[in-house]
Amino acid sequence: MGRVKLQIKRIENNTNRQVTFSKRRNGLIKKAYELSILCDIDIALIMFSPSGRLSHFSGRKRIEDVLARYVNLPENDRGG
Amino acid sequence: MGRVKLQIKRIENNTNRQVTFSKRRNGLIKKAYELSILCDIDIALIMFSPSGRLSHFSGRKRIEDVLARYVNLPENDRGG
DNA sequence: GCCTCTATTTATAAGCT
DNA sequence: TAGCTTATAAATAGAGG
Repeated sequence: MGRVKLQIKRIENNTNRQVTFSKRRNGLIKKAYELSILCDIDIALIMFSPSGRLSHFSGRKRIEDVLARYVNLPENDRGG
Repeated sequence: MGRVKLQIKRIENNTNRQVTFSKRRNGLIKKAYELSILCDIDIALIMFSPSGRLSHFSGRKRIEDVLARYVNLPENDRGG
Protein backbone atom coordinates (compact mmCIF):
# COMPACT_ATOMS: atom_id res chain seq x y z
CA MET A 1 0.00 0.00 0.00
CA GLY A 2 1.39 3.37 -0.79
CA ARG A 3 2.38 5.56 -3.70
CA VAL A 4 4.83 3.00 -5.03
CA LYS A 5 5.29 -0.74 -4.74
CA LEU A 6 7.76 -1.52 -2.00
CA GLN A 7 10.32 -4.29 -2.33
CA ILE A 8 10.56 -6.40 0.81
CA LYS A 9 14.18 -5.96 1.72
CA ARG A 10 16.10 -4.12 4.40
CA ILE A 11 15.62 -0.34 4.26
CA GLU A 12 19.15 0.98 4.34
CA ASN A 13 18.39 4.61 5.20
CA ASN A 14 18.28 4.85 8.99
CA THR A 15 15.65 7.55 9.22
CA ASN A 16 13.43 5.87 6.70
CA ARG A 17 13.77 2.51 8.42
CA GLN A 18 12.69 4.02 11.73
CA VAL A 19 9.75 5.85 10.14
CA THR A 20 8.57 2.71 8.39
CA PHE A 21 8.93 0.77 11.61
CA SER A 22 6.74 3.23 13.50
CA LYS A 23 4.01 3.18 10.89
CA ARG A 24 3.96 -0.56 10.32
CA ARG A 25 4.27 -1.38 14.00
CA ASN A 26 1.09 0.60 14.58
CA GLY A 27 -0.63 -1.24 11.77
CA LEU A 28 0.52 -4.60 13.01
CA ILE A 29 -0.68 -3.93 16.54
CA LYS A 30 -4.04 -2.78 15.20
CA LYS A 31 -4.38 -6.00 13.18
CA ALA A 32 -3.39 -8.08 16.19
CA TYR A 33 -5.97 -6.25 18.28
CA GLU A 34 -8.71 -6.81 15.71
CA LEU A 35 -7.86 -10.49 15.40
CA SER A 36 -7.93 -10.95 19.16
CA ILE A 37 -11.41 -9.40 19.37
CA LEU A 38 -12.97 -10.84 16.21
CA CYS A 39 -11.82 -14.36 16.91
CA ASP A 40 -11.68 -14.15 20.70
CA ILE A 41 -8.17 -15.55 20.96
CA ASP A 42 -5.00 -15.23 22.97
CA ILE A 43 -2.24 -13.40 21.15
CA ALA A 44 1.17 -12.01 22.01
CA LEU A 45 3.30 -9.77 19.83
CA ILE A 46 6.84 -8.73 20.76
CA MET A 47 9.01 -6.43 18.65
CA PHE A 48 12.32 -4.70 19.15
CA SER A 49 12.65 -1.46 17.17
CA PRO A 50 15.67 -0.76 14.97
CA SER A 51 17.09 1.19 17.92
CA GLY A 52 16.44 -1.74 20.25
CA ARG A 53 13.40 -0.48 22.08
CA LEU A 54 10.64 -2.89 22.99
CA SER A 55 7.10 -2.74 21.63
CA HIS A 56 4.54 -5.34 22.51
CA PHE A 57 0.88 -6.17 22.44
CA SER A 58 -1.35 -8.78 23.93
CA GLY A 59 -5.12 -9.06 23.99
CA ARG A 60 -7.34 -10.08 26.85
CA LYS A 61 -4.51 -11.73 28.79
CA ARG A 62 -1.24 -10.36 30.09
CA ILE A 63 1.61 -11.06 27.72
CA GLU A 64 3.36 -13.13 30.38
CA ASP A 65 0.31 -15.39 30.56
CA VAL A 66 0.33 -15.95 26.80
CA LEU A 67 4.04 -16.68 26.84
CA ALA A 68 3.47 -19.10 29.71
CA ARG A 69 0.72 -20.83 27.72
CA TYR A 70 3.24 -21.23 24.90
CA VAL A 71 6.09 -22.39 27.08
CA ASN A 72 3.90 -24.88 28.89
CA LEU A 73 2.81 -26.60 25.68
CA PRO A 74 4.14 -30.10 25.16
CA GLU A 75 7.22 -29.68 23.00
CA ASN A 76 5.60 -31.53 20.10
CA ASP A 77 2.79 -28.98 19.93
CA ARG A 78 5.15 -26.03 19.56
CA GLY A 79 5.76 -26.64 15.86
CA GLY A 80 3.08 -24.08 15.05
CA MET B 1 -11.13 -4.55 3.49
CA GLY B 2 -13.90 -6.61 2.07
CA ARG B 3 -17.36 -6.38 0.64
CA VAL B 4 -18.79 -4.83 3.76
CA LYS B 5 -17.41 -2.85 6.66
CA LEU B 6 -16.75 -5.16 9.55
CA GLN B 7 -17.49 -4.22 13.13
CA ILE B 8 -14.67 -5.17 15.47
CA LYS B 9 -16.47 -7.46 17.86
CA ARG B 10 -16.53 -11.18 18.52
CA ILE B 11 -17.76 -13.22 15.54
CA GLU B 12 -20.42 -15.44 17.05
CA ASN B 13 -20.73 -17.97 14.23
CA ASN B 14 -18.16 -20.68 14.91
CA THR B 15 -17.39 -21.50 11.29
CA ASN B 16 -17.10 -17.89 10.34
CA ARG B 17 -14.86 -17.14 13.29
CA GLN B 18 -12.49 -19.93 12.32
CA VAL B 19 -12.43 -18.86 8.66
CA THR B 20 -11.72 -15.25 9.59
CA PHE B 21 -9.01 -16.43 11.94
CA SER B 22 -7.29 -18.40 9.20
CA LYS B 23 -7.36 -15.53 6.73
CA ARG B 24 -6.28 -12.83 9.14
CA ARG B 25 -3.65 -15.01 10.77
CA ASN B 26 -2.03 -15.39 7.37
CA GLY B 27 -2.19 -11.65 6.80
CA LEU B 28 -0.76 -10.89 10.21
CA ILE B 29 2.15 -13.29 9.76
CA LYS B 30 2.88 -11.78 6.36
CA LYS B 31 2.93 -8.30 7.86
CA ALA B 32 5.17 -9.47 10.70
CA TYR B 33 7.51 -11.04 8.16
CA GLU B 34 7.67 -7.88 6.07
CA LEU B 35 8.34 -5.72 9.11
CA SER B 36 11.13 -8.00 10.26
CA ILE B 37 12.85 -7.76 6.87
CA LEU B 38 12.20 -4.11 6.06
CA CYS B 39 13.31 -2.86 9.44
CA ASP B 40 15.72 -5.66 10.29
CA ILE B 41 14.25 -6.33 13.70
CA ASP B 42 13.53 -9.13 16.11
CA ILE B 43 9.87 -10.06 16.29
CA ALA B 44 7.81 -12.81 17.87
CA LEU B 45 4.13 -13.51 17.27
CA ILE B 46 2.17 -16.13 19.19
CA MET B 47 -1.51 -16.91 18.59
CA PHE B 48 -3.89 -19.58 19.77
CA SER B 49 -6.69 -20.31 17.32
CA PRO B 50 -10.34 -20.38 18.39
CA SER B 51 -9.94 -24.14 18.71
CA GLY B 52 -6.83 -23.71 20.83
CA ARG B 53 -4.17 -24.63 18.30
CA LEU B 54 -0.92 -22.70 18.28
CA SER B 55 0.31 -20.52 15.44
CA HIS B 56 3.49 -18.55 15.69
CA PHE B 57 6.06 -16.60 13.74
CA SER B 58 9.47 -15.17 14.39
CA GLY B 59 11.94 -13.57 12.02
CA ARG B 60 15.68 -14.07 11.86
CA LYS B 61 15.87 -15.49 15.39
CA ARG B 62 14.22 -18.49 16.98
CA ILE B 63 11.08 -17.52 18.86
CA GLU B 64 12.60 -18.76 22.09
CA ASP B 65 15.47 -16.34 21.64
CA VAL B 66 13.11 -13.40 21.14
CA LEU B 67 11.09 -14.41 24.19
CA ALA B 68 14.32 -14.68 26.16
CA ARG B 69 15.34 -11.20 25.03
CA TYR B 70 11.99 -9.96 26.34
CA VAL B 71 12.13 -11.86 29.61
CA ASN B 72 15.69 -10.74 30.28
CA LEU B 73 14.82 -7.06 29.96
CA PRO B 74 14.98 -5.06 33.19
CA GLU B 75 11.44 -5.01 34.46
CA ASN B 76 11.18 -1.25 33.97
CA ASP B 77 11.84 -1.60 30.25
CA ARG B 78 8.99 -4.04 29.71
CA GLY B 79 6.33 -1.34 29.68
CA GLY B 80 6.45 -1.34 25.90
C1' DG C 1 -10.74 -27.08 5.96
C1' DC C 2 -8.48 -24.71 1.97
C1' DC C 3 -8.36 -22.30 -2.59
C1' DT C 4 -10.18 -18.69 -6.02
C1' DC C 5 -12.49 -14.42 -7.26
C1' DT C 6 -13.44 -9.56 -6.84
C1' DA C 7 -15.80 -5.51 -4.89
C1' DT C 8 -14.68 -2.96 -1.33
C1' DT C 9 -12.33 -1.43 2.66
C1' DT C 10 -8.01 -0.53 4.77
C1' DA C 11 -3.04 0.31 5.20
C1' DT C 12 0.54 2.96 3.87
C1' DA C 13 4.74 5.43 0.82
C1' DA C 14 5.85 9.83 -0.22
C1' DG C 15 5.33 14.27 0.38
C1' DC C 16 4.31 18.13 3.17
C1' DT C 17 3.82 20.88 7.48
C1' DT D 1 10.86 14.65 13.79
C1' DA D 2 6.17 13.45 14.82
C1' DG D 3 1.64 14.38 12.55
C1' DC D 4 -1.46 15.19 8.30
C1' DT D 5 -2.68 14.26 3.39
C1' DT D 6 -3.70 11.51 -0.53
C1' DA D 7 -2.77 8.51 -4.35
C1' DT D 8 -1.96 3.92 -4.61
C1' DA D 9 -0.97 -0.86 -3.16
C1' DA D 10 -2.60 -4.49 -0.42
C1' DA D 11 -5.77 -7.12 2.56
C1' DT D 12 -9.96 -9.21 2.98
C1' DA D 13 -15.54 -10.27 3.41
C1' DG D 14 -18.51 -12.85 1.26
C1' DA D 15 -19.63 -16.11 -2.15
C1' DG D 16 -18.54 -20.21 -4.61
C1' DG D 17 -15.85 -24.75 -5.64
